[in-house]
Amino acid sequence: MPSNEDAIKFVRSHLATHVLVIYAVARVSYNGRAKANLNANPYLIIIKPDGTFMVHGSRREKPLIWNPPGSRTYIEARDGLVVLLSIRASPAERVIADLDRVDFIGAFDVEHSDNKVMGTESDLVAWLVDHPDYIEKGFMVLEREYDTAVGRIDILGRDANGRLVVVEVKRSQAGPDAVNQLLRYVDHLLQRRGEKPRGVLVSPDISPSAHFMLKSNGLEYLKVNKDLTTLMEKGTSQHSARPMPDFYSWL
Amino acid sequence: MPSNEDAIKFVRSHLATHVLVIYAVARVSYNGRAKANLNANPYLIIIKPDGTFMVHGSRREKPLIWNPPGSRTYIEARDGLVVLLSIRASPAERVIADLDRVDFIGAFDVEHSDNKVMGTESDLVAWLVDHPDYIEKGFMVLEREYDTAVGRIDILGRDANGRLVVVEVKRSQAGPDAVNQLLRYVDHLLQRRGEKPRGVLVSPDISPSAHFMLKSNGLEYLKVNKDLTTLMEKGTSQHSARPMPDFYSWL
DNA sequence: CCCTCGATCTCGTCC
DNA sequence: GGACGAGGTCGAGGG
Repeated sequence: MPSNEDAIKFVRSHLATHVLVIYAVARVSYNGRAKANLNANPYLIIIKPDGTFMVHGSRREKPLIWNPPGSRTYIEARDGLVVLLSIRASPAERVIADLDRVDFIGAFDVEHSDNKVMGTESDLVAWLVDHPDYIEKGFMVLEREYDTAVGRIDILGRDANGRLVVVEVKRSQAGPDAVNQLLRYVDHLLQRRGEKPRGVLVSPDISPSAHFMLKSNGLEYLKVNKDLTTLMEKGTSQHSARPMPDFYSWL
Repeated sequence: MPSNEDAIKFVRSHLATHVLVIYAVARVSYNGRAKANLNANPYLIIIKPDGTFMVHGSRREKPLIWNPPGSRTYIEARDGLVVLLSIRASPAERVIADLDRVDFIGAFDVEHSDNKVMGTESDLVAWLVDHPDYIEKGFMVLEREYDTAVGRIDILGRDANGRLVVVEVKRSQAGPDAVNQLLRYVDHLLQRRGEKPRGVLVSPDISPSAHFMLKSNGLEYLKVNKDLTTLMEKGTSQHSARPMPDFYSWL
């Protein structure tokens, strides 16, 4: 167990460059858009060089308390305790962790490469634009990611009869929100162009209430094969490996 | 640096009880609802006793790759490497981490207490129900969290003139979705009761396009003081402190 | 900055 | 287990 002075020095010297992992009995408070508090208990505190501050419990993927990237972290001794402070400028948010007992501090040099995810909605839209007949025989794409006053239309096109078609795409099960979006776009185009377009929702699945809303508003549904997402691929970015296994810890 | 056998043994013996932190040069792949891959680089892998599996980089709050709670973790030697496997049953998802080089493994006994967040939408609704005059002089609450076929109405009430009022509450800036919701509820009640209700959106702020949609549909907006959220408090739960600072690591 | 919307959303809750 | 909606959503992309 490190002395307070050593701990503070160590954290300060690695804040900007390493991912810090602190295992400590702590009391943590969050004040900002909302409020939350944690009683004195052992938690895992993770601080990233981009300012991310997280207090993790033993369950769930999300931290119990956190501050997002861009926050600033401070550490100091107060009343004989080590106190961690994370401050987010806007919106004003503050996380204070009083460390009653510090059992471990590690600093890890971690890669910051982004990873490319394949099979997103954007991929599905791209695939559909390349395969318009999948939507409908004779379908012609006019616009993609078409910005309007009421939002962005995934695909705007015309059917074989020349009628305007609004296509809303979801990569997973579509819910009421998706139908609302589609309705909004159809209404907007009707107002704007004086021509009532068809509205088509494309997704691998749809919830019962969403399907009901769809039908009762004269909209259409096109089920897309779920495996479709696995057919689509993006080029993956290559990064040069920079292994820097330097780290430090107390026991 | 632990031997493969020691590392595997250690991880297996702590999987069910401790939060495991592994610092390693790894190649990681995710296959499931989407796909993603990470090149050989140093990452921080965190495994929680509830099955949560996370691969963290040096930036952002969210893991680069993960599996949610309920997944099962396996570890084994394969071709002289340590391989971590996380499997989610439904939907079928798999994370595979090939550990080219393991520099640190720590097992931490972490509290699993929940924390209560104060200042949620639910809190705001509760406060408004207790202070109906804040919404409008003479406002009377009929229902709260009122379930309908098209969604749950936050507050249903009547104004001083006896007219039905649908209130949609947002704890932060309201966007187009909130207006859509409100529209849906108003339409539904009009269909269902043959009586056109007023629709009121209550939030500390509203986006321009949402405000435009609101006005052009004859709906109303009530700005709630942002500080209101800080006035509301919930009882915080008390947990007995169970400090179990037992952990283990290799250097 | 703000606005908008997708997300392997996650998370809770209620049926 | 599915459906539904909130979230301190986060994060990206565009203006």
